Amino acid sequence: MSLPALVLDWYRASARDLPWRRPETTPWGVMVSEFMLQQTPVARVEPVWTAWMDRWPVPSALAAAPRADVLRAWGKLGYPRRALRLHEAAAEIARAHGDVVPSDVNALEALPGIGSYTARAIAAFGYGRRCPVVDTNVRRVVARAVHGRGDAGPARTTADLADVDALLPGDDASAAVISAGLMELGAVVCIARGPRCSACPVRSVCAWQAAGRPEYSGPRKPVQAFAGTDRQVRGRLLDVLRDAPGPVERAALDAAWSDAAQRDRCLHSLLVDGLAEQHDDGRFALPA
DNA sequence: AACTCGTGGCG
DNA sequence: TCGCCAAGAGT
Repeated sequence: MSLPALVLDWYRASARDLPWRRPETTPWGVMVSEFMLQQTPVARVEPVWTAWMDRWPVPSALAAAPRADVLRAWGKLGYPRRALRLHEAAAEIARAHGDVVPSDVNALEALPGIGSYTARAIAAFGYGRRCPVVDTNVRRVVARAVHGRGDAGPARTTADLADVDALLPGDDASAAVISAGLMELGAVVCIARGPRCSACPVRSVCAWQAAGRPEYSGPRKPVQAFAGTDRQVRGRLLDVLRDAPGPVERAALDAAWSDAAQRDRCLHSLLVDGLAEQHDDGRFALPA
């Protein structure tokens, strides 16, 4: 059997039962899940997604909510600008698309927070369309199973898309399932560290396996530092604002980080990003 | 094209 | 312990 056929059968038989994969999930639900899953593990997203969909089941519902509510509901998923972009995208869908998530990749990519991956994921998983989806999992699976390399290396957008496109059959339904299957395979079997090849459904056709699983030798993507960075400081500051029932004095933020210069710079950047605001009395809060 | 943007779990 | 990693996007 071919690689796509093996992936298809395996996915149908043993895909994880994730809430956003259930048949009753709307394209909006898929869109919300894709925003939350950007750079964020499934286990952390699940409970937040469920609460989010109960509260804001359609784009216009989210659009009507204050940003402070949106940021609190986002919780500690990380990269809170995603929450603001989702909020903005929802407003645009309500305003310009009749409260219906677009199914067209170009229309999707025009929305804030939606890039090449997310647009294609919504088209494929939300609408069942044949649309190559390339994320870090898929790139790793293709690098190994198709090209026989231990890992993917730097992204090459056009070539990566063409690789995946070549794997998909012509019909929408099975192509969409295979797209989900490629991601699932990369997420639970063909993982970055310690791939579980003995449990792999495509082992018999895997080029990496056939080549003796040579170690990856190309350039590694640099791991980002975190301790002491602005990212950590912003996280600390936002944590104070999220946990407070209302506006806080500057002193409450001062306690969150000792380096005053860095703290002020980060607070300013949060204001610029629309993740915080300063009231007339000088106190700080999440944006209205 | 390189850099920034959170958070936490795991080997 | 701590480096590595997790369904990217925007600039």
